[in-house]
Amino acid sequence: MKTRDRILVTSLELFNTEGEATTTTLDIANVMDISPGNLYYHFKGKEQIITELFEQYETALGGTLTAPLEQPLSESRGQVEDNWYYLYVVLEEMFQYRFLYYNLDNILQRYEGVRKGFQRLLQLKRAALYAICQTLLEQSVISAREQQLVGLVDNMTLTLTFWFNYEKLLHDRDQQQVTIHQGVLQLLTMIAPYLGDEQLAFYRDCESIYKRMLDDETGREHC
Amino acid sequence: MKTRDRILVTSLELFNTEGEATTTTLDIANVMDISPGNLYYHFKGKEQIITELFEQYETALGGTLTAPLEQPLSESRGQVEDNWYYLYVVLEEMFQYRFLYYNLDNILQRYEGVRKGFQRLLQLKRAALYAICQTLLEQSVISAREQQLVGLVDNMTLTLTFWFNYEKLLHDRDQQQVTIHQGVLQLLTMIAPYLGDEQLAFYRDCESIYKRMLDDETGREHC
DNA sequence: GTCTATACTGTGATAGAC
DNA sequence: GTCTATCACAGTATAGAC
Repeated sequence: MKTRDRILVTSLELFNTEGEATTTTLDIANVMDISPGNLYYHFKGKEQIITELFEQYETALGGTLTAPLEQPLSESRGQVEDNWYYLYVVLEEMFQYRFLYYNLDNILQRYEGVRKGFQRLLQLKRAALYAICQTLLEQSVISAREQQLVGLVDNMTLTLTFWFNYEKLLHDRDQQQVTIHQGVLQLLTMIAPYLGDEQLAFYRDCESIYKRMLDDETGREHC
Repeated sequence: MKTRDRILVTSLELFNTEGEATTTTLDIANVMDISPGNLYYHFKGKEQIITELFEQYETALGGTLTAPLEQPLSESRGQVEDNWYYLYVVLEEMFQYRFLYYNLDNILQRYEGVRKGFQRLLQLKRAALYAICQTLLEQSVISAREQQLVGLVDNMTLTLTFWFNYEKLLHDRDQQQVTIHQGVLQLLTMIAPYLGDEQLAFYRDCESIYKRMLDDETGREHC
């Protein structure tokens, strides 16, 4: 692995675990056992590292978020499960770059380009969540007015965006699987009350999948 | 006004508008036209300023949040409006110290005491929102299971906590009234789908109050 | 209480040898 | 490409005069 790439990987790791603000270029170099000068040979500075990390993030998440807009998820059975997987993937990609969310205001303040990109991603999130909600609501009998739907999507977008912050604040933990599955559960159950008759079945589906997912995880760890 | 108090006021102002991370003790002293040495005579440093500002905040918001736990809001007519006012006050107090929310992770990482206090406040928020939801739901016919209620309150707590972050990210704006009223609307409409028959009336109430509030604001400005 | 002057620290960044 | 050495600077903090 080239030093340049190792710098990116190490920076990402440190930013996520120690916080972007408290991680200095010296810390990164020390952890990698290279000299600060070497780091500065590959990158102009912290700014460039963050910018490149964000570009990686934008490419990855951007792709995932545009997928459901073109091809809606299957409308037959197992739809809840499909959506579960999808949201899991989205949150997983976000989790890999969670330092952005932990220090959002500061980063967006310093890097104009990142701010624009982040706002684009936010709109994509909205669009993806809108598509999901609409597909789910179309099948049900409920009359969710357009205005209500927009409110719901807004709400889900906010939850999706600040879920990691909330979890960290509430539980001090940094466990990927549990945090993400809980996020998915939280997001999907937000839709439930709009589903009318199918509401209870939907809740049941969500909770059984949630249980199974967490069992799978712990089961896997035991191997 | 004593210099010591002026330091607190000026710091708060700068933290809120320029960001806590980018505001230095030197900035504060410069804006106030006093010397850095003078500032350090009154406060050991930035840490102490932030700690004291947080104490102010905790006292103020803590009081507001415990109020509805002891005395539930009137159960007769105008309940939506009462809740509106209440949430407005809560958000207003939060807004005054919004720098905490913009830089949350960083601040809680640096100041252990603030973290504990902030988590206490979060639990108070949950409790207050829980009380509000319960009073509202009690009167309606809907059968919101306890589990659903907890999910809803969780959701509202998250929205309440990160509303300013969301608004800033989405609109780049920093306007108190509009931001707060929209936050209240967002919070209250989250309850609506659980209200069964009264759902539509509730929506209508919310929106009419929202419109009136904003009209009042702009009207007042014209004077 | 308030000032000026100064010292200390950590971080960002570069030059030049290997 | 990588290193050592060093600089520049901002932010924090203190000493001592007024």
